[in-house]
Amino acid sequence: MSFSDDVYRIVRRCPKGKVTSYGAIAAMLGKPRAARAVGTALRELPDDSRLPWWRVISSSGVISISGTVNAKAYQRALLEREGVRFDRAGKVDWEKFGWKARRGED
DNA sequence: ATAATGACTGAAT
DNA sequence: AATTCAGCCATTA
Repeated sequence: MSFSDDVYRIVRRCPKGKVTSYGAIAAMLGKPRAARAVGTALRELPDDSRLPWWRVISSSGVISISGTVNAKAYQRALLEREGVRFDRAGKVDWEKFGWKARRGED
């Protein structure tokens, strides 16, 4: 096992139409300060990965993927396709789309 | 073992 | 609301 595997295990549970943050995932792993490392884990994902990596955004509610502007547009498109809405500032409302993981369920 | 590198964050400006 | 910044951490060189 590895830290990355642990991260993937969490991300895989994030339901369609919902989003979570790097820090939240780190917290779920018992390492509330490892948000940055979570990003490192997602960075290793192959392009053909089936993991819903696009449902992971920054705690501020904005897309935080690296690379070109296209990458951000792509992630946003994937989310909007699932019903996630962005406000004028390009931010997601945690109240409406934040994934609230409940114990014993997805 | 050391140092550099970010898909991070919260606080301060 | 927009920037800047120091602290954090798994990876990688």
